[in-house]
Amino acid sequence: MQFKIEKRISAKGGSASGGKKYLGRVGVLQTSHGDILTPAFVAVGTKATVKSLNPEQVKDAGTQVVLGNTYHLYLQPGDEIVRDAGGIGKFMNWKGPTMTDSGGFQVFSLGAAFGKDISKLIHLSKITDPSLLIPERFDDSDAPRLAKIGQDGVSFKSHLDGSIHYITPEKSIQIQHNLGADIIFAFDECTSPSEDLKYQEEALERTHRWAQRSLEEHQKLLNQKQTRSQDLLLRNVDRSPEYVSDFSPVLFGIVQGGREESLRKKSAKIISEINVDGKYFDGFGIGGSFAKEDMSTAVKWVNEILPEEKPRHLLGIGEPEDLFMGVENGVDLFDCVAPTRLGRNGTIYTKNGKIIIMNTKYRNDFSPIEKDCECYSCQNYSRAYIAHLFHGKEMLAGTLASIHNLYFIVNLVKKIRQSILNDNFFEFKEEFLKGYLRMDNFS
RNA sequence: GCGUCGGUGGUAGAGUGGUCAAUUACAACAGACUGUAAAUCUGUCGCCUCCGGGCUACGAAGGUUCGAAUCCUUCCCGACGCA
Repeated sequence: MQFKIEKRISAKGGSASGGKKYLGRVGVLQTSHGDILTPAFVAVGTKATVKSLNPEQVKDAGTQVVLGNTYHLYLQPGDEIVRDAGGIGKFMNWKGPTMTDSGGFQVFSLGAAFGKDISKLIHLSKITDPSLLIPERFDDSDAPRLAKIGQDGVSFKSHLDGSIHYITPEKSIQIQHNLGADIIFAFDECTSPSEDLKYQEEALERTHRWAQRSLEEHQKLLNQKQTRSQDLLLRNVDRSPEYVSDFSPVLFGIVQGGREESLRKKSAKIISEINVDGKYFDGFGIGGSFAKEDMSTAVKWVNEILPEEKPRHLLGIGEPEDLFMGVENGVDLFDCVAPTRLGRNGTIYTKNGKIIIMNTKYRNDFSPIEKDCECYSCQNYSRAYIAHLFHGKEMLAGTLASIHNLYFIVNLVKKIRQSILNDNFFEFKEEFLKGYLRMDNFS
């Protein structure tokens, strides 16, 4: 993998304004399955499918990369099946670059966040009310959890059949090597912003230890692969060109640290310095479950410290205003379930804000979602038709809405990229957000 | 014509003397969703309200009762059976 930075954000009118340094940049990330022009939005395909879309639709939306999930694919169909299929890309018929998340987020979503209204927790995360703090992590008297964290790894109770699985950093990396994506992530612990500082510190140390172990396992597997392939070469054995082991994934470390400046900075430093015999992480993920107002500072703290020549992925983030914030603060890659989840649930992005397509006023609105949108849905269908499909619970509803939403977000990031190349990032941001954040009054 | 069973809020369908403005489901209306246990979830859903409550309601009209969607009488309507 190679990452080339082509241009950085400059202030209006080039470098005239006092040489202020911006973190944002435009780059190209080369993978075994093609180049990714960054900043880029990665489509989430948790179970080796971008929900409700086929790969052609994903591609036509402008998507460059798809992100699968280690935990989900390990449980179903099993990572060995995916490996034997030729890797996640081949398995799901996605020919472009792929990534897999490590399962670290499931430590959070099936653990601390399980059964809780996390959005509420997050929004209340000023941490003034002690009752909002998650009290004892390890007691099971409380609400049932599907994940429990130990020093060595995390035990999960499968949400599919109740079976118990223990995932360690080594295991996560092994699974990800089997899944065969181009970019994989270290196994981390994503904490809730409502955890207290003491817990955040513990979790962070754990994430750092796990990062080291992830990298060690990754290097070990790469070495084994290399030895094996040299061996095959010596013995003159034909290798299937499609066999997954022809591709070597690159590993991104994950920075955590919650909302604490000191922890975030510490994490960025430690993660960027972790190495195994001089081999470092190839890039970085910025993880966490953020309160909206904490996000930009956290990203900035981290990206000021991470080595700038390596790519950074802001995990799980993807509302339009967040994308501008991320790019401005030096993020190269984003992924988010929002376009597809919102789409399936009937919320659709427009330049003038999100609309809920089932609302009465759209039932006889025969205009497209957006008049000047080039996506398949807008080129061929009306709001009234899509509203009708949702009311009728037709499968195509979620598909058409997801196509538009994915196109909208992927192309927004492309436009942001172009604005940096055109030296008008800040103008574009202001113009876009002026329309988008005015959440009413559209036709 | 006789008999039997039934008529409940937008729909289906519970309830069969008080705890019923009436279970539930669907529809409708509004909202939420940020590394996907999500084609999911939440709220509202007779009218009015100073959110304490007030008013009108279970085919219609009478009646019994302290009290009726629930019991009685008559009428109207529907299904089925017998003529």
